[in-house]
Amino acid sequence: MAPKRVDRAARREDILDAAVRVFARRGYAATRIEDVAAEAGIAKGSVYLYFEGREALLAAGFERIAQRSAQVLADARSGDRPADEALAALVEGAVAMLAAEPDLTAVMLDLWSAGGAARRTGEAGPPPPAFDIAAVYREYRTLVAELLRRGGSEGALRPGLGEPEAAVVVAAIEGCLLQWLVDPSVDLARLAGPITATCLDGLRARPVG
Amino acid sequence: MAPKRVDRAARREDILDAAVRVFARRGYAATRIEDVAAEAGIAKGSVYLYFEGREALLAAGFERIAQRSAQVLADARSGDRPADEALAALVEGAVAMLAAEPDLTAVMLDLWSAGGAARRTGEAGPPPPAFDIAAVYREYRTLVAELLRRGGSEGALRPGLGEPEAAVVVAAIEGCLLQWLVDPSVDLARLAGPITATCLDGLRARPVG
Amino acid sequence: MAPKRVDRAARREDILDAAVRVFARRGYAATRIEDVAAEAGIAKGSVYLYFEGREALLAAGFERIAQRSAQVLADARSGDRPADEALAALVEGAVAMLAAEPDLTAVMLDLWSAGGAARRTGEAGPPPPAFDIAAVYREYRTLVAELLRRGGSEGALRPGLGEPEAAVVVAAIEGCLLQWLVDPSVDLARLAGPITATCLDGLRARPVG
Amino acid sequence: MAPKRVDRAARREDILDAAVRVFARRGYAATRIEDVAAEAGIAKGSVYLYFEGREALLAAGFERIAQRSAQVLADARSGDRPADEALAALVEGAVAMLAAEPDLTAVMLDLWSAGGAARRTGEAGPPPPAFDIAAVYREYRTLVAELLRRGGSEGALRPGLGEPEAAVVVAAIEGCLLQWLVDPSVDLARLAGPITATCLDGLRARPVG
DNA sequence: GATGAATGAGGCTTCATTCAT
DNA sequence: CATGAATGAAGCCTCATTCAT
Repeated sequence: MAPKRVDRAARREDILDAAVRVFARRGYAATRIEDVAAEAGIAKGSVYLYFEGREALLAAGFERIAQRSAQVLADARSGDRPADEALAALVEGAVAMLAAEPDLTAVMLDLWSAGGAARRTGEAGPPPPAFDIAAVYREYRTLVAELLRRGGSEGALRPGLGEPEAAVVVAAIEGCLLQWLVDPSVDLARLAGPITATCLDGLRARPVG
Repeated sequence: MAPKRVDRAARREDILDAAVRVFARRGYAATRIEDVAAEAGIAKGSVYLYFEGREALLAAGFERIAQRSAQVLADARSGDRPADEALAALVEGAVAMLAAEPDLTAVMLDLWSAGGAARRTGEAGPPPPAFDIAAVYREYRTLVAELLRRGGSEGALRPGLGEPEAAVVVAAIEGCLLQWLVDPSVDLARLAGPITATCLDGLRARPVG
Repeated sequence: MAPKRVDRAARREDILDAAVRVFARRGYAATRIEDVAAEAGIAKGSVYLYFEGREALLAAGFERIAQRSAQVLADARSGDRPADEALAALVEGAVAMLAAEPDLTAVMLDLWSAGGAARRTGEAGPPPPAFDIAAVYREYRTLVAELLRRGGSEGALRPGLGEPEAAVVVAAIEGCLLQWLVDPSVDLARLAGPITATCLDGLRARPVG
Repeated sequence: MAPKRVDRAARREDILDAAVRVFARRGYAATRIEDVAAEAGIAKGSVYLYFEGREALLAAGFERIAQRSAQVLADARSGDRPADEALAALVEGAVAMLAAEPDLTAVMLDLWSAGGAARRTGEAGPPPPAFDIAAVYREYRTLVAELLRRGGSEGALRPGLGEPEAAVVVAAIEGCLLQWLVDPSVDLARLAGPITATCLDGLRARPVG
């Protein structure tokens, strides 16, 4: 029916794979279309047969990340666990997903930068990018806040928790991600446990109970 | 005989101020030297009298941030508080510092991106930038880990805490910073409390004690 | 699938032709890449598809001259003439070659200047250019000195001639070239005879023999 | 009467000295006004108190050379020698003058280049420089041709010599100069003898007479 | 006069994008 | 579809010249 459709989509993915690899290596700003083409083993002009332009590659990278995020969120919602366990699962899922695809994750650095620049549209700057990382974190916070509130009413978590604490949990994940991205000596994969433990049980010594 | 007197250092600061404002508004990648000059109210070429080039402006921004960071760390070390209090003070100090200078802080986005790109210098890329954001986080983690260990031996904090937990604490700060930078609806200044509370006491309900 | 076919070498030559014309007209220092592009009938940026940059054009011009020189030297070596005849043939060959391509020859002015400036690299100047005009004259002198010595042993030329006299012969050629380049009223093509006559037989009246 | 006049002229000379040194070292094209000022030990702007602009420095260099040339020509004219001796004296004088001031002489390279570029004023190029090196060689040739003709009528030189041979003699000088400028291994000072010997008596063996 | 900070035109080079083959 | 040569807008940086002190 549409025999070429499959090829076309696959080729698009190949190019995006290549782009993600190069972005991870050199950063988006320093990556030329030609670099992506070379990495993908095709000609420069061919990239434009599959992507609108340079920024579309970054946007596509964002889409991939957004998909993975959505999956993580969906996984965390599924299952019928107590809130604290769901929270731990969410943290683990997110960290595992991020650590599993280091190149794709590295693109986050550029997305933050590009997205942040679009933040304040005061003067006549370039049009804001077609992706909204803020929304991703918003969704995370929303789910976490939901879990926190649920956990509060169920008794597993403190009562009164909400958005601020949700932001902190999300921050713990993203902050570890950031340190990992910026410093190879930080091992993200091993931080899921400490994140969960710290956020759930805190660092303070407990009265012997 | 009567050389024109100009306070070079002050002028340099003025230009850097301008650069930081523009970087915060448009992002480093989208900022042209001319934008900085315009913001500073001088001619394009004059920027080069005080800075080597575009990247030197970013590096100078980094220096400012590094200075602020060093100050925060120094403040946290001073004082003779118990570890948990020192930790809370560190978080508060860092958040206050960051929130106090939103433009400067926004430059972090670009520093992460630029610094991250330099991370993996496999192929023949441009020479890595002259700043090392990783070192900043390393210092934070080192201090926090120190406090955690001290707190452990003093009994105020759990025993056995170390680098991983330090990374989580630093992550909580930087992750909140990130969410703030990327999403204006997040209010960093109000997150210092939740960060401290969450990290120190956790989110789980305590057995009535 | 159907890659556009372009004879890169030929296109490169075309651009070099254009560059040589413009260099001859305005001088290297006053020639902008855009001038070359306009002369070649292409866009500014296209020049960079074939040449590294401005100086590469000059270096390519040097290569052309060096090739012509090598040909002249080879021609002079071939043939089995007495030394004095070979010398005359060399002079004629060199002058004919130079006069035949006035534009290319005019580039010598810039090569002398550029090459001379590179001579004394005491302080931190830019790296010396990739061409060595001195070598060209060295080769000429070497061949001429060879002929002079051969002519001496054969009896056609004075005995004891060597490098200094070779330098004078080469100088006679290059000096005429210089005057021609600097003053259009000097006709290089007609100076081959006087050069040969003067150098071989001198200007002094001979005792009637 | 004009106490400052002397100082002013002396200062001007100092700056020109400095300029000549730098031109010799880096070439005119690569020399910035600031380089000259630094070499002279004054401020950039002060150069403009003594020279119209950058090109005026080169023109002043030309003037110096023209003066030296005029002196050489005058010396050669004075004295009441036979033509062949006068010719030898001219060559020696010219070579001695050039070899005595290597830096000033090195500027010739740039003068040739700049003067040559002005040669062909076809399109809308920059206005031709305010100096005319062609004229210098013209004067040399004129004097030499005069001597040749005189020598011819006096019997010391061949009859029928004229402008072409004059060009060759001048070429022998300037060509040696060129080789020296371009190749430090050529020793100009020692070439005066060979130039004279070659041009006057030729290279060919004489019939025993 | 002297200074050197400031200016801004000018030229180099890069690279996203187009398009003829 | 694929290619890669060509384009030209954009931005960096230099430096001759000016001018307020």
